[in-house]
Amino acid sequence: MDANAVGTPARHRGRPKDEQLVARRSDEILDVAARLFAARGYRNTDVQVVADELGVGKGTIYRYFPTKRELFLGAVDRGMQRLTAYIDTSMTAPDPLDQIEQAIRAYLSFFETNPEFAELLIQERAEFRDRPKPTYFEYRDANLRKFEALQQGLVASGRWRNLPYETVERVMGDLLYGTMFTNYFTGRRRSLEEQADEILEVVLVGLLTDAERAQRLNAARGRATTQPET
Amino acid sequence: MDANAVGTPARHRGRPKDEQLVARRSDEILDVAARLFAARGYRNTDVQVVADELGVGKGTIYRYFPTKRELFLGAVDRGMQRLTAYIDTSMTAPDPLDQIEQAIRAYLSFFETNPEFAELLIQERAEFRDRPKPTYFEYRDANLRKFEALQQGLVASGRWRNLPYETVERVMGDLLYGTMFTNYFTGRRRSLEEQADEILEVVLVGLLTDAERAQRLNAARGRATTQPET
Amino acid sequence: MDANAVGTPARHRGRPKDEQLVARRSDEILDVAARLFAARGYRNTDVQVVADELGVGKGTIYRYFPTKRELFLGAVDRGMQRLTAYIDTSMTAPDPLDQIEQAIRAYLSFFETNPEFAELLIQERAEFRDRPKPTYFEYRDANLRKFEALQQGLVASGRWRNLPYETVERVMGDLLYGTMFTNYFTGRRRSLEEQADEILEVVLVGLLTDAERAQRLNAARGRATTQPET
Amino acid sequence: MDANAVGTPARHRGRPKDEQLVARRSDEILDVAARLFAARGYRNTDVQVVADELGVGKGTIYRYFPTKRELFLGAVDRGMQRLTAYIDTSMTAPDPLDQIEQAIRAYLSFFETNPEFAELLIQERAEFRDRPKPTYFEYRDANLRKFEALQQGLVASGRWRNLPYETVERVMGDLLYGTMFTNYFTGRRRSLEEQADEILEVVLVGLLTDAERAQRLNAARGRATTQPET
DNA sequence: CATGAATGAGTATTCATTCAT
DNA sequence: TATGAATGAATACTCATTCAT
Repeated sequence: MDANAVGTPARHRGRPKDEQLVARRSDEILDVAARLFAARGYRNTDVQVVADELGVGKGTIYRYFPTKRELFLGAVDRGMQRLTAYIDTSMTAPDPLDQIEQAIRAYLSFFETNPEFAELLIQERAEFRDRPKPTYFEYRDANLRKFEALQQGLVASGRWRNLPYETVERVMGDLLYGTMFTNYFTGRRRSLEEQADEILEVVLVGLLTDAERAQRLNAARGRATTQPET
Repeated sequence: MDANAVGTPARHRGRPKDEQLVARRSDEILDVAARLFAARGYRNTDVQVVADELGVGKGTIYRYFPTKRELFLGAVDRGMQRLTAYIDTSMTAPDPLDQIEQAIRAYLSFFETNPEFAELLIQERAEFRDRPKPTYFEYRDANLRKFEALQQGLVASGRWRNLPYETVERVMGDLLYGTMFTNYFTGRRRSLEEQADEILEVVLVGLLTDAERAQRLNAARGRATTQPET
Repeated sequence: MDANAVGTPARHRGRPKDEQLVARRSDEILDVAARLFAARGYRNTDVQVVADELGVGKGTIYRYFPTKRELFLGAVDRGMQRLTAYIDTSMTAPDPLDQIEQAIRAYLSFFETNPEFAELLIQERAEFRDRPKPTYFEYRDANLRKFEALQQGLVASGRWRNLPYETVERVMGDLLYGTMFTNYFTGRRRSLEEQADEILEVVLVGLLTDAERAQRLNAARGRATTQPET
Repeated sequence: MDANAVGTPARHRGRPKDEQLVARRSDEILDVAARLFAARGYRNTDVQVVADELGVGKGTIYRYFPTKRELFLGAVDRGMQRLTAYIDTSMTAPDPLDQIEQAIRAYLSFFETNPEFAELLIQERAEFRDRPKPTYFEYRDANLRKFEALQQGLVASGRWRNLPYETVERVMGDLLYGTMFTNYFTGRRRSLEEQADEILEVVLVGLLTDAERAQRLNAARGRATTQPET
């Protein structure tokens, strides 16, 4: 009786495919690629130098990523996944306000630790102008939505102004995005802590004094209703 | 009568260089170049197409700008000058707070009217990574400093919290910068007015309720001095 | 009044386009390209070597032919035009039978003088398999049709068998085509005259003896009509 | 009983090489390779796709054929062997003239059934220009020589003109070769029978009428001898 | 002054072949 | 023995810049 006939899973002749290897190798390649693309720019980075840096042949890179474009976008995507994961794991505090603060600090911290990732985001936008949405914004929406529950809780407990969640997310998202880019572009080297403090100071408390604030809030109420609230 | 005749010392015989003409021509070229660079990206825009669009020979472009790089940077610089001028002329209100508001609205309005200029800023960063400071930030510092006097006045009249001027400028600058890019990248099409309202709402008044705010300000005072202020 | 306003043909500023130059240059390039493509094969001929041979830059070639493919097909087309013209000018005899003979000799003579052109035809077929019809056959149909009038005359004067014109053209065309390729592929170096003689001998007179021929023709008549012709 | 057992001296212990298997496998590979090379061209056919089509690894192909070139030439050679065998087995008639006719029909029939083989012949010529003689012509000479005996018999029995055997073979060979290529290149779809009929009609009987033929033959005799034959 | 012809450095990708498993 | 992972030589085309006219 043929040994293969019964119950034997079709044993491959020859060298078996190693799925593990593929994943491990891909990650190695993306790490190096991200670093080089950030350091030299997309256009100025030949796939050859990525291969050289890894000590492999150019063809090997192309076995894992069909085009230079895919290689680059893979690197950006990997970065966004890391950023997302990093923020998620940092939000450990029991208090929702503290959690928001932790998220902001984590965001800035990630880019402080991985400044080259900002470069990658820029390069993506500049080179792949055809994409409907840059990778960053693919993730951003999902990430921001996580803050709705926190806001809800804060509003319910009377600690947070009752503004539309989306408005707050939009303004905060834009502020962080702008801060991150500005940090990177200008080589701004302020302490992470200070920077987060500044942002929280302005955004949470506002820029106006008590008096001016009261006046402004009253004016807003006046615009919103005929009869002022009691 | 020749426009150049008055007040211009006659320097040499022969056909005088028509400085006016050169400037006018340069501006025409920059306008077209800015549009094309924004629409197609720096790398994908041949000098030839700029020439074609203008209906002149390629060599003519090179008579006005020695390299493609200079042409591009000239276009970016021109855009920043326009932005600056636009903001400056828009700040007409007598009240300093209103002036700040006008500046914010003007900034957003400029990019709403010239969305391609955002693209130019991105392209510059991606392609000319060697420059110590992107053009935008060359102008930004000068522009932001104009707000110090306004803040000073507001603080003096007790309408503005006494925060370091630079802190406020930094946060506001980053927020606007992030907002502008996000608008452009995501094709966000919110009404300009709404968007400015949102930003002002958050930044001027803050996100916290009166109670939370009071507590937070007290805590800050506590950290700052042994004896709480009266 | 502006000098350009009336009656003055818009004089171009700058270097004028030279139409003549373009045609002359194209022909020069095609000549060299044809020779090199034939000598080394399409795939093994870099556009660079064509440029080198001409003593110009590679970019210059690309100014005249947008792709290597167009360059090659241009060379093939040029060869077919020459072949056609050569045959046409060689058919000078008053007698139609002699004209046919002249055409056959001219065809063979052309490929004897330009053996590399056979190679070009092969290369075209091998590389551009997508083309609906190779260049050779584009011209062949037109060329063969010229022989119909000659046949007609010969038939009318009782010197030519009354066969369908197309049949004769087809067989003759295939025979010459096969002869030309075989000559080239095998390096056959028979005298042109002998070869033409052989072909004419076989095709005009046939291979059978009088007796066998008579029998065969009778048999054919028998198949064609119930009543044999008188 | 083992097929190898009789008459084969036992050369060595251990598992004997199964020559049969190797031959069978080689043929399978050549069949697939021939099909793919014809369909896509030599350059456009990766060894990988041959392996894929066979459901084996790329390395396996290389165990049977040391290079892609050998693989291709093997496929061409196999085709020529088949063509030769096909023609040989088709020549069954007792009459030599009929045998010649059968051979012609068989030749055309083979290429009608295996049109892709014409492509293979072209590809060989285009890619392997260094070979002294294409495979086709290696076989052609041997094949044509078989017709000498037939011609001899026909001449002896007064049915065939007394022309040099080689001349006839050459012309007929070229005609068939040209017909085959033209059929393939132009996608000519005439009935096989008709086409053979046309060829035989022209070549056996000739194109001239009795009168013209007589005159031409007389002239030829005049050129050949001082005294005309009686 | 204006032009456009000429140039050639620069680059992503393919695929035959090898050989460790 | 069969496999497929790894390799790197090979190659068409673009476009910024120059400069003769």
